[in-house]
Parts: sequence; C-alpha cells; structure tokens
Amino acid sequence: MFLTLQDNDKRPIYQQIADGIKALIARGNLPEGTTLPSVRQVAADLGINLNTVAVAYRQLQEEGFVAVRHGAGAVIAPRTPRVVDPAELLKPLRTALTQLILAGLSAPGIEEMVRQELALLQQKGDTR
Amino acid sequence: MFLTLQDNDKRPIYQQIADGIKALIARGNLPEGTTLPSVRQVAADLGINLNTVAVAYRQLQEEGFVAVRHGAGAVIAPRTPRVVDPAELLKPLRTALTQLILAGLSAPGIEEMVRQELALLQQKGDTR
Amino acid sequence: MFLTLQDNDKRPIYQQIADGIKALIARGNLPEGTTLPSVRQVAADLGINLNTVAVAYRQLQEEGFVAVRHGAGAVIAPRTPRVVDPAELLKPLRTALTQLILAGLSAPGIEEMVRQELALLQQKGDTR
Amino acid sequence: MFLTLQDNDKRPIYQQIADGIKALIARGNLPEGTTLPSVRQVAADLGINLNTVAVAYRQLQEEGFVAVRHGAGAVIAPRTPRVVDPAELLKPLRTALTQLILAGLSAPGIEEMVRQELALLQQKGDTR
DNA sequence: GTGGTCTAGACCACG
DNA sequence: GTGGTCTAGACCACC
Repeated sequence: MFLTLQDNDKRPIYQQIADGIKALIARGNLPEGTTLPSVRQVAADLGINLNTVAVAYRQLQEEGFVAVRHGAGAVIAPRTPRVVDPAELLKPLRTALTQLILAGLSAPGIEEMVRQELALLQQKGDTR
Repeated sequence: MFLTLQDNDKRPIYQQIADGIKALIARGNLPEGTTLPSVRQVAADLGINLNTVAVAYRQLQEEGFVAVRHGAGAVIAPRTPRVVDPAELLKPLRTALTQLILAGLSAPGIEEMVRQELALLQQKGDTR
Repeated sequence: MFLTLQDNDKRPIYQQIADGIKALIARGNLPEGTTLPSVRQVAADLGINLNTVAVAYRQLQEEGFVAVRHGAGAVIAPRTPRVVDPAELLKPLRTALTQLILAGLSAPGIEEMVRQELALLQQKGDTR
Repeated sequence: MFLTLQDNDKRPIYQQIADGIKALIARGNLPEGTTLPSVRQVAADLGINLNTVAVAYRQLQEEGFVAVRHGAGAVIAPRTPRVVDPAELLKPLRTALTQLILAGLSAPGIEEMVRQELALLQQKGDTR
C-alpha cells in the first residue's frame, strides 16, 4: 500500500487519492513510466468503492499526470510544465497563510515553515 | 459593502463569507470590538439568503473570532492565540505548496511569493 | 458591583443575572430581607439594557426568591423549600454528568468534583 | 427508533438529538464503528425536517463523536479523550448543583443522586 | 442511496 | 431592531 486515507480529512476520498498521488509525483517517488496499481487493487487496499478510485484516476488523466490505456493500466506521464491560471494557484496559498497568521504565528516563523516544507517536498522522502 | 463573492469559487458561500471576514481580521481591518453588519444586512448586500450568512457567523463564533449576542449583533472578539492542532494548520499549507511545485515553480520563486503574500496580510490593505 | 457577565456564556444575559443572584442566595451571601440594587443600577453597572435586568428580576419574583414592591425595590424573600418537579431538576444534572463522562473522567473523579463543589456552595464564599 | 423528543424540553430539537446520541455513546449503547441511521431515516422517525437532523449530525461531527463521510453515512468515531477546557465542563455541573441546593436538597442527598446517575450512565442500560 | 448547500418564509427569543 | 430555530423543498456532490 502506498496511500492512506485520513478519516478527519474534509476532502472527498477521490480527492485525497488524487492529491496523494500528485504529492508522490512531486517528490519524485513515482518517476515517469511507473505503472500505478489497478483501480481494483487500490479500492481493495483502502476498503473503498471501485468507482471512487476511478474518479481519482480520471482526474489525474485529465490533468495530464498519468496516461491511462484501456486494459493496460495507468502509467505516470512525462512531466510537462502545466499551464494553470496563476490566480487559481495563489488562492489556496493565501488561505493557508491567513490561517497561520490568525493562529498567532509570526511572518518569519511562517517563512521558516515554508522553507522546511519545500525542502521536504524536493527530496525523495518516505511515503508517509 | 465589505465582502464580495467569487462566482468561480468552489467553496460554499457561507465559507467564503467566513474566510473573508477572517482575512479582514488577520489584516487588522476589523479591530477588536468592531460590530459586524447584521445577517440581514449582509444577506441583502450580497443578494443571498439570510440563513446562509447566519451559518457563516455561527462558524466565526464557534471558532472564537466574534462574540455573537442574541438580539444585539456580532462583535469582533479580543484576539487570543487560538489553540489549534499545528498539524491541522500545516496540511493546507503543504497541499498548496505541492500544487505550486507541480505547476513548475521553483522553490526560491515560491518563497518569494510567500514573502509577498505575508507582507500583504500584515499591512492594513485594501479590502479586496 | 456584585455580578459579572461571562462573554463566552451561551445563556441569555437575563438568565445569567437570575442564576447569579440565585447562586448568591444559595451561598448565603444575600440573606432574607436584603434589598437588591435597582434595575437601573444593575443595568448601568453591567452596561446592558434596562429591560434585560427587569426580565431577570421578574423571573426571580415568579420563582419566589425575591419580593418586588412597586416603587420600593426588590428584597430577598424568606427562604421556603420550593416545590419543583424533581425530574426537572434531574435533567440538567444528568446532562452535566454525561458531558463529564464523555470527557473521559472517571466516576470516582466526578464524585470528588461534586463533593468539592457542594462544599464551596455551602460556605459563604467570595462573590467571584 | 432509538431516540425520542420531549415536548416540554426547552433545548432546540437538533440539540436534543445530539445530546441524546451523546448519552447513548456515553452509556456504551453505540460502540465505535456503529453506523448511525441516515438523516432522512431519523427525520422520518421523529416526524421532523431533514435539515434539523443534519444540524445535529454536523455538531456531533465537529465535536469528534462521529465521522461523517459524504455519501456514506455517519459512523461512531473511535473514542478519544476530548481536549476540553475543564472550566467549561464545570460550569453546567455547578449550575445544576446550585439548583438542587436551592430546591432544599441536602448535600448528602445530592451526592447520593449523583452516585445513582453515574451508575446508570456506566451500565449499558435501557434506551430511555 | 448518502450527506451538503441554499432558498424562501415563518415564528420565536433576546436586548 | 437583533440573532436562533424550524420547515419545505430544491439541487448538487459523493460513494
């Protein structure tokens, strides 16, 4: 198993799966060409419905992260810089930072957190 | 009017309102003691239902940002450092940073973005 | 001033006032015959509406704790054992105990808390 | 049916539902993993609106008693000792005890009532 | 099927 | 006037 679901997470399950796989790609744990486990495999591992996993895979395909070939599984696609609306990316960052400020953290403290997180994301880390 | 709703925003309306007010508090635009406009007022301004605004206000109350007194309106509460599970705060930051990495941004570029956003949050800025 | 309002209290203000005065009577701090401060006095002290205090006094009168004479203020009535539906009294106790159990406290621990509280209630303590 | 509403109860309906379920959890009648009946089911059983039940369920979720999964029902969460401000827990107990004293009950009598109630709460009892 | 959100409108409780 | 609760009914998102 390479993914775990968080019970207290508010995101839909399919989103947790998609985000989890994206994070693994971002960290380099799933290099180009890797074959993802089958939809049925993941569904069984996580004890969830098959359709839920399928939705996650479809999202990854639509966003260009994996290539799904009917009957042949899903493989990690070559990594191409995606074209995304920058404002769309800025919004969650802004929300996250607002929460940290309201929690009483200082700007320098937050910047340090960000540096640490970025360092973690850029090295091949463990999957947990 | 002090809030605007984004049509393309995926968050529920009541969440946009709550988050918007939190952002104003974080920026210092709504100092302690300020009385918020009534739920009816906000509902009329935004062209939405009264109950939707009430849900947002109730969330702000439960999270300790405002003191709601039945029959007497809602006022910004004294700002006390909230006790929150740090891991709970880290999660959205981590997700946001992952998206930025996947979009092809470099770590130094992201750090610069963070610095700019923090600067914006810490000055009494425009309401938008 | 002999009463304070708790901002984070969910009870209506008039109820906080009535309950507060009842607690003072229970502790013996307001013996029979004591004249309560006027409605206007209390309202000014607490910075609240005159009507709110009047509602509290009316409730105390209806429950027999004070005798209100038009133009002559309100005085603490002789303490007579009230006839109350026992089930009505049991309900808040039961709810309070349920909360304590769910918070993880043990039965002996709760019994000890009760003993301490009862001891506090039965000695003339400070007003706070 | 596993819950009944009291007509003479002053608490809002959604609160009665939430408190009722909490009491069942406290007594052990709803062990971890139990799936709660759907909001529609409960609403039909009690003859009330669907939204009213939904509010109760949402409260239970926010307080960590149940895990609600969109589209998959609500299940009793693993019971973790909640982190709550002790003063917050003491307040209702203190109010309840004050009422009992004022009704003329003696301290030993009250202690006995508490013991009985605690015994009831700690055995898997009848649902009433 | 499930829960989540929103609307419209009513009535109540509080200050 | 204020906010709180409840209903009725709609539509959406999720599993």
